[in-house]
Amino acid sequence: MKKQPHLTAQTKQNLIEAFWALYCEQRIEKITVKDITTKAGYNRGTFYEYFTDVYAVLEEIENALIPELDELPPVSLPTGNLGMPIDAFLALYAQNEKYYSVLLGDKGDPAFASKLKNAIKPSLMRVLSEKPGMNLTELDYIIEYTLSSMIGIMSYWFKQPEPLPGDELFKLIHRLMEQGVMKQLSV
Amino acid sequence: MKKQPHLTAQTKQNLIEAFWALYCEQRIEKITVKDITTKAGYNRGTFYEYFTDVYAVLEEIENALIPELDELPPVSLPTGNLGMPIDAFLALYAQNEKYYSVLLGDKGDPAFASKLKNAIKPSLMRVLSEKPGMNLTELDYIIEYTLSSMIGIMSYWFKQPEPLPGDELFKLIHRLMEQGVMKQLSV
DNA sequence: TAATTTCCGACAACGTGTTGTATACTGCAA
DNA sequence: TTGCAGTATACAACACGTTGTCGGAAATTA
Repeated sequence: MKKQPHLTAQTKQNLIEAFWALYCEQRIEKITVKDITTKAGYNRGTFYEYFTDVYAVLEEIENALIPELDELPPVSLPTGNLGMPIDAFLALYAQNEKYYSVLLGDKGDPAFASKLKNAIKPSLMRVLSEKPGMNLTELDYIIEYTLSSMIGIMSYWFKQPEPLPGDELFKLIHRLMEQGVMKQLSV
Repeated sequence: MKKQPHLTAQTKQNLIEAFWALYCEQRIEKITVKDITTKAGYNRGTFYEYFTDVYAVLEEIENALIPELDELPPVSLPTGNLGMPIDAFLALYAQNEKYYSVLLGDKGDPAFASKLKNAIKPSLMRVLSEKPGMNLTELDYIIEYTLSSMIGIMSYWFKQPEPLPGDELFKLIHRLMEQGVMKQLSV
């Protein structure tokens, strides 16, 4: 007899969605298996047919949100110059806004930011290291610096009650990356 | 009869230190009250004389690490120009390295970065908003952008097995802030 | 010695992960 | 099409560990 992929996939999805609804409101340590199954309408034991524990649900969600290599933002600018593909980052973030803003927020998972950075970093490294005379160690720090600021400002953006229009944010980030922050601040 | 402040302060400190030793190795949700008291050499019940739960210990540690207004880095540069006091940030981080690198790391507390930013932000806002024609909303985003990158790169720095020398990192950050990242990358 | 603080042992309630069981579905043979 | 066997799916009950809260014992001070 075959499995019933429809049914089980649905059950799993129901559990995931119940988990996510709870995770949006509270820290993961406060979420019990009972909370999840009650919300999803199952027996507590059923949960263990699909996940080993509460953290496994989070991990599954996170892994689905780590961009695959082929979905990664293109790293070459239209001009042919190298640089950071800001618009691609914005698009990636906006596409998964609902999840990213929670996972990267104050009640989220501190490891997720690292996962995200580590998924994006290699392809950036590969392309940007082509610049003649580029110091690889330094490049590594520059990328880390940039991804941190991108993730930071995007999370902040989504957290605002009245966010800046998207194109203004884009222009601002562009200016900061092209000219540096100091130029925007000093007299 | 008087309290015995020495004794109780010592007990509390012992509990805090036992907690921290555990927290450095594992996520907070895996730490039980029993683990802490066993490590510190007390009965489990004693813990509740000092803290309401495991999270209260972390909160106490965090609050001691949030810089007070008067310890905050000075915001005016030696030149008299406005800008980000990079060296003061580096000093602040280095001073509390042991705790910051754990709290801001992958097993740390995602809310701590926000706490830190929010503690630093007001004084930066106050000084930097003096620049004539400065847009406050924009300034807010710029500061968020900058603090994110600072925290990100510092955490990364401390995580490296063979970190860049401090002065080199300082020079790099300075260059990135003065000239922007793009200039460092594009051909 | 008396008063009070500090610490401890025991308790009920709750959450966890596992195991054995009932129900419902599927494929196949008649 | 119908009935049956086999299996997937969901459930109820179990033992165990953790939590937070008691009342009481030991230690300290005046």
